[in-house]
Amino acid sequence: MNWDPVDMTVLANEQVIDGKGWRSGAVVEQRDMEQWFFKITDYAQELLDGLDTLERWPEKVRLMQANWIGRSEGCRMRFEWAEPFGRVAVREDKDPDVAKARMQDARSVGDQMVMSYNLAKDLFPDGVEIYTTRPDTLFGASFIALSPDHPLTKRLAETSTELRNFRENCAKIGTSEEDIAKAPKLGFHTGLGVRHPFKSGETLPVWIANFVLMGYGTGAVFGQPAHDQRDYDFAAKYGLPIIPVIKPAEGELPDGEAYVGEGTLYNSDFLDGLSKTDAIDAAIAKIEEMGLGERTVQYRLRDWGVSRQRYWGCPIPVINCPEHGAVPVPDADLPVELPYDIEFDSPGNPLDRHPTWKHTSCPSCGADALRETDTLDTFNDSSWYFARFAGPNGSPVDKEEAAKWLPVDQYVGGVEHAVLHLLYARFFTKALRDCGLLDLPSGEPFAGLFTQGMVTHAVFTDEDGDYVVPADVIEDGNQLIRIDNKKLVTKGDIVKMSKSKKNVVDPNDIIETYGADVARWFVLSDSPPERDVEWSEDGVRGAWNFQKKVWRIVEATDVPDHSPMAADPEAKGDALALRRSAHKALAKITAGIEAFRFNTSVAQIYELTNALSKYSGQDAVRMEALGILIRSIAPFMPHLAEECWSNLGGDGLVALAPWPQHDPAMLVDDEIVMPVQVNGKRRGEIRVAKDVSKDDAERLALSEPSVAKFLDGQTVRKVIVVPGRIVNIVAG
RNA sequence: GCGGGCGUGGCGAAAUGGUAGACGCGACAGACUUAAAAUCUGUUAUCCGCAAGGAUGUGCCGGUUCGAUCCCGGCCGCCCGUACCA
Repeated sequence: MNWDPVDMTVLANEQVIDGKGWRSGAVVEQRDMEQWFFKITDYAQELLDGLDTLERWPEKVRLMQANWIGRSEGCRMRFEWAEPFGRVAVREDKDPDVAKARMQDARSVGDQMVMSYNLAKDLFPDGVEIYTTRPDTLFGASFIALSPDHPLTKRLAETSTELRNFRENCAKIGTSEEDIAKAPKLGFHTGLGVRHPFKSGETLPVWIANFVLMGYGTGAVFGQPAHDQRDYDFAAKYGLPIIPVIKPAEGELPDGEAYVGEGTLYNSDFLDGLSKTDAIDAAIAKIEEMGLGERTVQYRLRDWGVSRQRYWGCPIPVINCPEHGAVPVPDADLPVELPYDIEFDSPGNPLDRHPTWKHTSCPSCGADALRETDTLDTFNDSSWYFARFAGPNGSPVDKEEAAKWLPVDQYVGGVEHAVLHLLYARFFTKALRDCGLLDLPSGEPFAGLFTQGMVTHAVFTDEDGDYVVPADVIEDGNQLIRIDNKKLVTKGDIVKMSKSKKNVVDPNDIIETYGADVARWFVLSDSPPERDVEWSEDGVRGAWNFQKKVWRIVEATDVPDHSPMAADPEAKGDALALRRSAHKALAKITAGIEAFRFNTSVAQIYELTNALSKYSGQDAVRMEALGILIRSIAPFMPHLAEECWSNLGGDGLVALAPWPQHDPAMLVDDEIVMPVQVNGKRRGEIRVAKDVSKDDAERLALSEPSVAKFLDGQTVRKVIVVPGRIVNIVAG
C-alpha cells in the first residue's frame, strides 16, 4: 500500500506523484496492511472460458480480459540449496565490469553469510521454489532471483542492514505495475547458492531483484538471460553469465538483446536438437521424474483487494472479536450503516477515528469488539447494480425478476472499463449465482457490449498548478487566463475528461442555446461512437440549421386530407429519382443505426433532406419521402419529429409508429457508371446497363477514348471486370 | 515496460479489397437585403496549368494483389488500461 505519513491515509497509485502524496507532498511509504480480498482467482478459468460465449462483445475487450487473466502453462520447481560460495554486496553498479570484479572477490566467507545460509535452510529446507514457463531454457540458467517481498527476503533482511536498505530502495519505486516494469533493474546478491538440477556440481547464485513480483507465481524465478529480456538486462548490469541455448532456424542470435523466439535447443544435454515446445515437455518430464516439481497452470490475475480506508463506501460487515477473530455481522443487523456525525478535518480514516461507531459487541460471545472500519471498494457497487435494478424492492436481489431481466441485452460503456469493471461484474454475477442469490446459469451479466469512445479535452492548469475548468478559461491577447482571478493558465495534454482534472464541459450550455434535439443531433452527427473525440462545439451551427431546414420543408408541404405517406408505384422522372433517393437513404440509415454507426445514418438523412428540399412536387412521392425522413429523425430529434409528424397528418405518435421498410427494387438504378482503370489508375468511366455482361463492359472500356489514349502503344495483357463495380485493364 | 486501440483535406469524418475525401463544419465567391442575420447557388486535398488535362496523396518503410485507407511485417506518434480515479 502507498501510505501518506502526514495525511495518515492510504493513497491510490494515481495520487502518488513523483513518490510524494498529492495533497501533503510527503514522501510516500510502502506499508504492508491487513486487507480484505475477494477470491476472484478461483474463477480465473471460468472467467476465461466465458469470454468465448460473449459473441456480442468487441473482440478487443475479450482479448484484453484474456490477457489480464493471463493463463500460462509452465512448471513449479524447486532448486535445492548448495553450499554457500561467498557473499558480496552488490549495489547499483552501472559498470558491468565493476560488478563482475565484485563477483570474483566474493569467495571470502563472512559470519553474516553463514547465518543467512543456515536461516535460509532452516526456513525453506526444500530450497527455493520458482515458477517458469520456459523450463526448456534451464541449461541457460545463470541465477535465481527472489522478489524483495519474498518471505525469505524479509527474513534475511532482519539480519542485514544492507538488505533492509535495499528493500527500502525497492519500496520507493511505487506499487503500480507500470512503475515496477519501468524501474531500472536493481539486484542484491545474497551469497546463497542453489544446485542446478541438470548440471551436477554447478551452483547458481541467489539474488534479490526488484523486477520479480511477489504477487505472481512463487515470487521467485530462475534467470536465463539469453532468452528473456528482463533477465538479460539484469545479467548485463551485474555481470552474470549469458548462456544461449536456443538457435533460431534462420539467421544468428541477436547481439545485445535476448532471443525470445522459436528455435532448436543446443548446449542443453538431453534437450539438444528439440524444438522449444518439445523441450518444454521433456524438461518438465525430467523435473517430475526427479521429484523437483510439476507441471502447473498459472494465472496473472490476482485476488481482488476490496478494503478501502475511506468514509464513502459500504462498510465491510465484519466485527473483530479478540476471542473469535473476524465474525460476520448477522443478517438481521444488515446493512451496517455509516455514521452521520462524521468529521473529515483531521488525517486518517474518519471511521476509525469516530468516537463510538466502531465499538460494538461480538455476535458470537457478546464481548466488547470492534467493527471493521475499512469500507468496500466502490467497484463492488457497480458489479451488481443491474441485478438490483431488475427488482428494486425487498431483498437485495429479487431472484425471480433478475432471472427475467438478466443478462443485460446491450451494455454501453467506455473502453477504460474493459478489464476492471467488466471483469469484476462478471465475477460478481458468477459468485452471486454460486451463492444461490442469482438464477443466471451462465453467470454472464452482459450479453452485448458496446464500448463507446472517450470524450477528451485539454487540461488547463494555473500558475499554482491547480486545475481549471475549461469554461473558466478565457483568452487574453495571446495568453490564456482564469476568468475569476486572472491567473495565467497553461494548456496541457488532451486526455479523457475527468472530475479530478476538471477538464469537463457542461452540455447544458448547448441545450439552453439550441434545445435538447439539436444537442443530441450534434453529438451523434459527426464521430462514430466508438471513437475518442476531442470535445468541440464547432459544427453545432450545422445541427441547428438542419433542424430549421427540416421544419421549412414540412411547412412548405401541402398536406392532403388523407395522408397515408405511402408509395406511388407509378412515379417517373424526378419523382422516381426522389423515391430512389429516399429508399437508398432509408436502407443506409437503418443499417447505420443497427451497427451503432449513427454518424453515417446522419449523413444519409442529410442527403435525403437535400433531395427533398430541391423537390418541388406536392404529391404522394413527396409525402412518402417525408414520412421516411420524419420517422428516420425521430430517434435523434424526437421533439421536432413529433411536431412534424403531427403536422403531416401522421397517425398517433411517431415514436410509436413502425419503422419504415425500404423497397429493395428502389435501390438499383437501371444504368450504372463503372470506373475504368489502366494498371490500377482511374482513367475514365463507362455508362452501362446495370446487368451488362463482362464482355460488353470490357469492349466498352477498351474503346472509351479517355482510356484508349493510355493504351496507345501498349499491349493489353489482361482485363479484370468486376460486375457492377470496376474494370481494370492491365497493359504494358 | 507490458496489454489494447487509433493515425485519411483547414476541422469532425466517409469508403473495410474496386472511382479516396460521401455528409457536415469552416473558408471563399455570388444572389437576396438599406444593412446584418437567416436563406439560396457555386467553389474548396496538394502541386503544375488560363484551361483541357496531368502528377502526387490515407503517419513512415517494405510486402501480398490486376487493384491496398482496408490484408501482412517492421517502425514512428498519440490515446486507453496497468489492479486504490471510477
